[in-house]
Amino acid sequence: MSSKRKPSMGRQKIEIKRIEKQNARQVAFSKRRVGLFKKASELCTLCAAETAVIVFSPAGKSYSFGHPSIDTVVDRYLSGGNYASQNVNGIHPHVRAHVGELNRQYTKALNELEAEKKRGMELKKVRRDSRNQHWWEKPIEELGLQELEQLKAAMDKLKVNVADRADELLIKDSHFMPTADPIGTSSTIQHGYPFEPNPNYLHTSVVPNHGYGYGFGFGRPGPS
Amino acid sequence: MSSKRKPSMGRQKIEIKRIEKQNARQVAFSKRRVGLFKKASELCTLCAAETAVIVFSPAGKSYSFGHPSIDTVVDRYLSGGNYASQNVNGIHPHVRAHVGELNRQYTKALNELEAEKKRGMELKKVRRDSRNQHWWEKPIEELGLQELEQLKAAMDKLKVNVADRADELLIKDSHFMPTADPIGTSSTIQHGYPFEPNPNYLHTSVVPNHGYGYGFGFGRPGPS
DNA sequence: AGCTATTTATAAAT
DNA sequence: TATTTATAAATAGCT
Repeated sequence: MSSKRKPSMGRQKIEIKRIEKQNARQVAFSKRRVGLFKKASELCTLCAAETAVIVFSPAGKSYSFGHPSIDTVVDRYLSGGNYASQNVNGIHPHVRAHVGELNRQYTKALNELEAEKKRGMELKKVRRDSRNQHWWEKPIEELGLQELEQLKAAMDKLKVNVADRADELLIKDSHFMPTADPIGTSSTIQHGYPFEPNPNYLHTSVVPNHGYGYGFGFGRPGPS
Repeated sequence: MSSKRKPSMGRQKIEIKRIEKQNARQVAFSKRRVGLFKKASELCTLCAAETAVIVFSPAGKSYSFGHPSIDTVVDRYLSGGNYASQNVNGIHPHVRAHVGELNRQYTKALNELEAEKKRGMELKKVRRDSRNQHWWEKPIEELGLQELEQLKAAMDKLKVNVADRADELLIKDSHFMPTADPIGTSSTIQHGYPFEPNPNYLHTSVVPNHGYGYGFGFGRPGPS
């Protein structure tokens, strides 16, 4: 044997930031993707949990793992935590659930804002004293055409501001964002059986294509 | 106290099979769920990948992580691995696109509110700004409680518009019945780009419920 | 695809 | 649920 040992540097600590070297990034992606799926499968087996993991490589290929199956878990997620939904009237439950969820979350956000508002009751006095400057607080039926137009313009700008601000936050400040919400009850829960830690727990698929963009979204609800 | 030290056995090797002890299983679930999300987020950050992870505890609670957002990734998955999808699940891509857009705007607004709330009410700033009739033209971070009230009003309308628009779109393609309602609980974790490995990225919820059944399944490949 | 040297993730116990 | 400890696992840098 050669006298040389194995001067491997061994694993080195790395910063969790985008790996710039294209090649290294691809290698890391492959290794970690496998590791992630393995962790997911172990979670399912050890804890009788249902899990779905979907990964799109920067090149656009998709890889996924799911137990009992990706679609089972995704459907459950989209339908609010239960298995109930079924295609109705030609509209896939995914879409219906999605829209329903939008309304639900909007409502929730509104309720939270409501709470925020209450903390500032005292400000109402201020507003009362300057009601002329706040015509937009009056019921819409009382607003004149011109005012309505102003309101519309104001809202348009507001939306832009919100969007811009959101983009800003997403791009800089981003980090995990907790989201909570409703709950549910529901149907059945399935559990996969104990299985071997062998490597056939994952499924891959190849899909060219890609796309980017960042944004946030909220998660799902519980049951029905 | 006692001179006893902590002769911890340290980590022991375990078999990857269902943990029978209810308590130990719950503990393992919590720890591993966090570990799984962390791995997923690292994959996203390090490799510029898009990932979604959905987990249902045996008790029925749902937890999720997604970057750029769960819905973004799930939609991409459901649409065949790309963002320009085709007719999926019987829903015209145009409708899907609109719903997706609604979700995006909606989500942005929600995130903004969340951030705003976290930052705390800035009552003083509100007073100062109350004299400004064009608060909506300013960057959102400068909005105060009063302005948020206006925002709420605007969002109220937006909400209606969103709901109506969504129904309109869906109904156009079939008979759709918006359903929102009950409650559900779940938690979602979103990951924006670089993020800290801090523990406050997750949220939990409580939901009774359970059920069993076994089965295994794999996910589906990215089409085309 | 393999091979370590290390960094991480965690099973146990508190 | 949060810490701490001792180990089992995952994996970065190389070949």
